[in-house]
Parts: sequence; structure tokens; C-alpha cells
Amino acid sequence: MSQETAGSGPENTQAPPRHFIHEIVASHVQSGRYAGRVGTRFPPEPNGYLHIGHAKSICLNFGLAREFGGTCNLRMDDTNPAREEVEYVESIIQDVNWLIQGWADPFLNLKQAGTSSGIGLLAKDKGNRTLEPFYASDYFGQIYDFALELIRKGKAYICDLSPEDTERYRGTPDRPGQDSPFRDRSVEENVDLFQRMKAGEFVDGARTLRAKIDMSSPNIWLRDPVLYRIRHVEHHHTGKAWCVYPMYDFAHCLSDYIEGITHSICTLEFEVHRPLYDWILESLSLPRELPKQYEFARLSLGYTLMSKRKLLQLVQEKTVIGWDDPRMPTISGLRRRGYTPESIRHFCELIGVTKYNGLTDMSLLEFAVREDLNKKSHRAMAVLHPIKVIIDNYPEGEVEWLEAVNNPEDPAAGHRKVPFSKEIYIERDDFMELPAKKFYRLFPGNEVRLRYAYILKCVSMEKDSEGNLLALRATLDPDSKSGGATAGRKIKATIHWVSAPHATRAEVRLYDRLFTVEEPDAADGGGYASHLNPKSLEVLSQCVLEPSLASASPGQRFQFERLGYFCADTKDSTPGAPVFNRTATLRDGWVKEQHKTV
RNA sequence: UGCCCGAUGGUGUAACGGUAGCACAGCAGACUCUGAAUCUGCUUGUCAUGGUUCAAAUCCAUGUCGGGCAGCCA
Repeated sequence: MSQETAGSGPENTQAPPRHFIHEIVASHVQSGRYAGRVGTRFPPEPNGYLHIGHAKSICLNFGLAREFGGTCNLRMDDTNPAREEVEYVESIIQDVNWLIQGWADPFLNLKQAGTSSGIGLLAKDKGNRTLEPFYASDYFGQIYDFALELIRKGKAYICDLSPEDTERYRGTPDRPGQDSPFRDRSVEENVDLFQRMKAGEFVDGARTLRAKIDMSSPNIWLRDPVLYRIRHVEHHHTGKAWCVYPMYDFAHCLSDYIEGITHSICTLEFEVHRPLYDWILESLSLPRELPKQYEFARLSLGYTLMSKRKLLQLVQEKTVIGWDDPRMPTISGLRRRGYTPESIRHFCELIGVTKYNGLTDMSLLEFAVREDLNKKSHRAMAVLHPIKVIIDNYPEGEVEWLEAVNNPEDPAAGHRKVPFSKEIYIERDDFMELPAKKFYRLFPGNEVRLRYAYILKCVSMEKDSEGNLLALRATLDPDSKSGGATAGRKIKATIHWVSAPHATRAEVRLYDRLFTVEEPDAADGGGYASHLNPKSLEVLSQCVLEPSLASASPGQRFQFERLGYFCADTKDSTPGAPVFNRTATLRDGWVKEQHKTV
């Protein structure tokens, strides 16, 4: 184990997560299989942005490498050029680095740039070496040679069946398929045709290379699966070098073998592919110990989607502003929303790794961020729905700068000064003309404490001709300032406030779940589009913040006291004109109390 | 009605033949210059039926329910 190289933090002192895959790997290490070495990989297809489900896989694969002193390769699983783009490659690199930085980055295995056959994309610099991720497309030459070996061994053949006929011949799950009429071509003819496929002599779909296994197998994936197809499409990484591309099943196991992967971990839907994974590797004359595939259940989260295809649709149809919309379950969306990598990693630890297809509660993700942000974020006062309070017995023009604690969870965070004056804003919800049961904030005649300031009493209301509340008039107890003579008086509620003349105006964006039903994806649900939450985004443009927030830098996180955790938007916020995203609310006992009486 | 996989409180998980535990959520209380945090306590569970065993969540059988597989997608 080489945990000492993995930085510090709770993850380094706690026991690593235990689960069935962990046990398998641990037993292999113990028994000296693969010479005690552990090599995993995270193999996304660059056809979309990474989401929280990928984070689970990243944590699993990198966590194993980290614990056993192995390596985890970042590999683009890019065998289908029609759907893949460099933009996605770039986002994947960024998201993986962001997620594992300070935790498992020493175990991230990249390769030296320039050794690939394609158009290199630079990942990052480490020392003097320029590194880039692995690409399955870098192995197209080797994979092609392996295909030739299979053909020469009589284990693969060129099939001229049309896509429709291929499907027909395959049969159905409960009915065996039939042999292709081209199944018994000679090795020479197969080699010749395969070479001519590669040379570009045939149009898309004209022929395929197929494994010769068993058309009557109960496992569909063993019914002579297609290994290579013709696609006259330019590839984002290999350019125009190829017009035949290997299928996932053929490329993946071989990529694993080529990279020296020991444990190839994927999701449950590939379980039925495992016999094919093994068949391909065992059919070739491969000298080294073969990698093995293990499957776990992918993550499903309530009230959101995890399918890249559907997330892409939300982006394309402009339902959201982009892949990094803070409502998206993407890593970039969560990052923009204000989630920390630590909180996402902790979440992945909390959910565990099993073969059970469950539905995880959003509350667990929220718990993970709150827990992390509570420890780390500076507090500040912000009023989202302001109502003015004029303090009758406070001198006009006077300003006091009161001391406020930056983070009660972290004494080292220090203090700051917040200005107080005759006119302040408080939260509209902190006042009720006719107090509800158990409401102990401000109402006519009642006292509340103003955080870090005085005890305030509401004496009257100012309304317009239609009876709308315009402002409150109040008096304060001059001796009750924090630290003052009567400061110790027991007052049930403390509320936050912002001095009106000093307030910074800001836009604040409140986010809610994207969908109104727990499983927007459900087959019988009428389509996820019909379950979009119209209130998933609420933009508040008239918020008032304490002046220290005016200079917030993009990405900076705060707890707005009594409201929640907020993060200055990385795209739209500028010092002087801040825009904040709400990461998560604080738990709110008052909201629960209200639900009881309703 | 083919094959593969799975099933433990509301949710996610642990228990590897020997006291069903943890976390989230929920509820109640303590504390509180954040109705937050923190602390204390509580409710709720082994899919069913048989079998093996001194002993079964765990092993076996059958059934039920759920998921996956019929792309020249991954």
C-alpha cells in the first residue's frame, strides 16, 4: 500500500470501503495473482460529459488502485467515431482530474504524449513530460492484427449479410439463430476480404467481421457477434487513418490486455458479454495473464436522469443551459453548483458497491455536501427576499462595524466586520403579521436578535393603499449588542440582516430537482420530458448581501447563514457584480414544522 | 413460456452457518446569538414456502417479484 503518497485528509485515515469487488481484488493480491499487481481503468466513451454515475466508477477504479498501490488508466473508449468529439475528451480529462485531485492523482496512469498514432490532446504536464490519456483508438493497428490472427485460426469470418439479415439470422432470446451463409469461407478469402475492407473497397454496411462461435447459444452475444464494421467516418483521434472500426466487445478486452489491466470493472448490463470477453482473449495466443471482467450496479439517483443520451437531449433542446448547468447531475454541473470533489467522493463511499439495482435518495448526496461545506465554508449574511426595517431609535447616519465569526466550525477562519445602520433588510419570511403557531421570529410586538447585533422589537408596519407591506418600523435595545449589558437576555430567535446603505445587490439562483417524479426515466412514465420541474430554476435578482460578498471570486463558496450553501458562479459572476448559485439549503426545522400544521 | 443477475427497515448498505449492525431520511428531546451544526433517545427490516443443520439473512430446492440481454452503440 502506498497511502503515504496520497495526500492527507479523512480518506487517508479511514479504512477503505469494503465490497465484493474489493474482496476479489484483495484476495488476488494476497494470493499473488498478476504478481500481486493491480491495474484498473476508467474507460468512458467521449460522447458526452461525465455524470455522478461515472463518479461512482471513478472512485471505485481509482480507489482500488490507490489502496493496493496499483494504477488506474484513463482511457477513451473511442471505437465509434460517429458519436465522439474532442470537446468530450477535454471535459472528461478535466472532470477526472478535478474529482481525484489530492486523493488518487498519484495513481492516475497516463501515457507520454506523442506515442499515439493520432492527433494528441494534451492532458497535463508532470515534470518535463507531457502526458495524455490512453485511447482505445491508439490500438487500432494491434486490434486489426488480432482480428487477422482470429481469422487465420478459423475463429472469425467475413459476413456479407445486410444489417437486417444479420438481425434475422441472429434469432431471438428464446429461439436459436441460424448460421450465416458466409460462415464457412476459407481463411484465404476471409483474409483477403478483411484486408480489402480496411483498404476501403466496400461501402458502409456491406460486410462485417464476425466471430465464429455458436449461433444457437442461449447467450445472444455468443451468436457470432460482429467484431468489425465498415464506417467511412473521420475519427476525432485517428483522423482518416481507418474506415473499419472494431466493436466494443472486440476492442475493450484487447485494450485491457494491451494495457496490462488486471481487473476490468464495468456495469451490470455487460454481465452477459463476459463470456465473449473471455472467448476473445482465450482464442488468441496471448502470453500474459488475462484480465477479468467484474460487474457492479450503476448508480440511479432519484428525480434525475443518468443516461448520457437523455442528458444530451436536455442540452440540445435547451431545457438546461449546457452540460454544466447546475441542475445537471454531471460532474461539471455539480462543480458549478458548488459541490466539492471531497463531497462527491464521500457520497460514492456512502452508496457502496453491489449488484443490486437500487434507487439512491438525493438526500444522501445533499447530506454529503452539507457535511463537507459545513466544515469548510465561511459564513456570510445575505437576504434573498428583502423587506426593509427602519430602526426608530437608532441615530441617523451612524454606522457600527460589528465583529462576525467567519466559521464557527473552524476558529482559524477568523473574523470579519459587518456594518450596521438605521435601515436594514431582513428576510421577508422572518416576519409574520399574524404569527403562525410556533413561529417565534419577528411579528408586531415581538423581539428577535439580529445576528451579531442588537435585540430588535417590531413596533409597526408601513403598508400601501392596497395593504401591501412596504417596511417595518422597529426599536432596538441599545444595551443588547453582542457582548453588551443585556446581551444575555433569552431571545428565542436570531435572524440575519444586511445594512441597507451598505448592501451589495446580487443575483442569486435557486435550484431544485430537475424532475417532478422520482423516476423520470421509467418506461411507463410517458417520457421524461413530461415530468420536467418548471420550478427547477428560480432567479432572484433583488438580493442584498453584506458588503464582504461583493468581492467574492468565481467559484468561492459560502454559507449564507440560515439559508444554505452558495457558490459564486464560475461563468457569470465577477467581483463587484456577484452571481450566486445555491448549492444546497440548510436543513430547515421550521419548514418541517409548517408541514405538520398544513 | 430462452439465458444471465439480483432481493436485508422509507432509502442505500453490513453481517462470509453462531446477538440482524451502520449511514441517510423520519420522529422526540437537549443545547444554541444560524429553527443550522452538535449531542441523546426512538420507530421501522432478512420476498415466500419447504429442506439441510444443534443453529440459516447466509447453504439447497421450488416459487414470487425486480433488472439485464435480440445495435454493424458503448
